[in-house]
Amino acid sequence: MNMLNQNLLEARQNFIQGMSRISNFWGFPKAMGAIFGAIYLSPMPISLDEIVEKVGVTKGSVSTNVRTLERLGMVHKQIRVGDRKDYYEAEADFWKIIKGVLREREKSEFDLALRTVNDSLEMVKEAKPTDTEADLVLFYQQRMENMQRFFNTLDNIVATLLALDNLRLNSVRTMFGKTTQGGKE
Amino acid sequence: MNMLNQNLLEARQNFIQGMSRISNFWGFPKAMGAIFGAIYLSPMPISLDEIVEKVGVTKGSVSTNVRTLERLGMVHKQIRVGDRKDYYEAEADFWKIIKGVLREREKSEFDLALRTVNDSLEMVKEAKPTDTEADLVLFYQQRMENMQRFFNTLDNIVATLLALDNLRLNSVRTMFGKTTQGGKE
DNA sequence: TAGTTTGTTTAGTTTATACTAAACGTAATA
DNA sequence: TATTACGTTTAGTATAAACTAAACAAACTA
Repeated sequence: MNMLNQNLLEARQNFIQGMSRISNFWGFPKAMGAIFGAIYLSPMPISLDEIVEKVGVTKGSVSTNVRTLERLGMVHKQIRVGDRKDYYEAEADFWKIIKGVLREREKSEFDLALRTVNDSLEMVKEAKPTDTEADLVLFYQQRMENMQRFFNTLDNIVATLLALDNLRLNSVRTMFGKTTQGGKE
Repeated sequence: MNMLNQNLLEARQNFIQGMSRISNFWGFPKAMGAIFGAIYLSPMPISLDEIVEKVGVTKGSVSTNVRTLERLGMVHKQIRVGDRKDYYEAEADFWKIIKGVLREREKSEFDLALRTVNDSLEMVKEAKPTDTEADLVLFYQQRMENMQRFFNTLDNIVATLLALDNLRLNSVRTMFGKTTQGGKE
C-alpha cells in the first residue's frame, strides 16, 4: 500500500506542514495540526502507527495529541471487532468543529472571566469610600460593569450560535459567504 | 496621590490578577493582561512607572507589553508637550478591540492558511497520477477544496464584521444580547 | 503460560517564551 | 558639559510546554 507518485507525496507533506503551522499559530501543538492533516488526507480510517509513519513523530505524541483532537471533535475513533488497532477519521464538517471548540471554551474558562469581574465588582461595592474616593469608586464600578456587559454579550452570541446549530448553521453560512459549505461529502 | 481604602486596593488587585489569568488563558502573556487591567482601572492616563508600581513587574516588561497592547488597539499612548513621560489610557470599547485583533489576524496569518491549502492543491493538480492513484488524487482535491471553502467563508464573515463596524457594530450587539453595550462612556 | 501487538503513561530533554536586571540611548536641564 | 529622567534594548534566567524514548499495561495468540 505504498504511494509511488512523488508529487502526491510532496503535496501531502506540504499540506501536513501547513496544518502544523496553523495549529502552532492558534496556540495548539504543532504535532496536533500535523496529525489532523494526516488523518484528514486519509481516504480510509487510519491507524495510530500509520499516523506515526506519515507525520514522523513518536507514538506517544500521536497518542496524546489524537486524544485531544478527539475531545475537540476534530477526529473520530473507530474500533473494529477482531482488530486491536484503533482507527481514526477526520471530521470534515468544520462548522461542527468550531461549534465543539466554542462549547469547550464556553464551559471551562469563559464564564470564569465573568466571575472574576463580578467578584471585583462586589468588592468595590462593599468598599466604604471616603469623600475623596467617591469618584474613584464610581469610576471603578462603571469600568467593571462595562466589561461585564461585554462578556455577557459575547456569552449570548456564543450561546446563540450554539443553539443555531440545530439548523446545522446553514443560516450563518448563507448569511455571510458567497460560497456555501456543505457538510460531509 | 496614594489610595487609602484597603477594600479598593484589594478590588483592584483582584481585578488585575483576573485579567492576568484571562490573558494567560487566551495565549497572551500574563503580564500583558495585568498591565491592561491597571490601565483600564485608571481614571487618568497613566505613566509607565505608575504601571510598574501598580502591577509589580519591571519597566522592561511593561515597555514591551504595553507596545503590543497598543499595536492591538487595546491602549492608546498619549504624549504631552513639555513632559517626557508617555501616558497610556485604555480603549473601553471592546468591540473596537476585537475588530482590531481580527484585522491583525486577518492580515498576518489567516490568509497564509489559505495560501498553504492553495499551494498544496496546486501540487495535487499538477501531479500526473497512475490509474491506481486516480481515486486518491480526487480525494485529495475534494478534501483540500472543502477546507478552502471553509477558510474562504470564515474570511468573508470576518470581512463582513469589519465592514459592519461602520455602523459601530450596533447591529451585532442588538441582534444578540439581551443587554446592549455602549461605546466609551 | 509465554510471547506479540497494540495504546498509554512516565521520566527526561529540548525548545520556546516571558520575565528580570542592567546597560544603553536620548533628550531636557542645570 | 555633566546630570537627570525617561523609554528601549539586551543578555541571562526561569518556567512551561511538547516531544522522545522507553517502560508499562492490557488483550489477544500460539
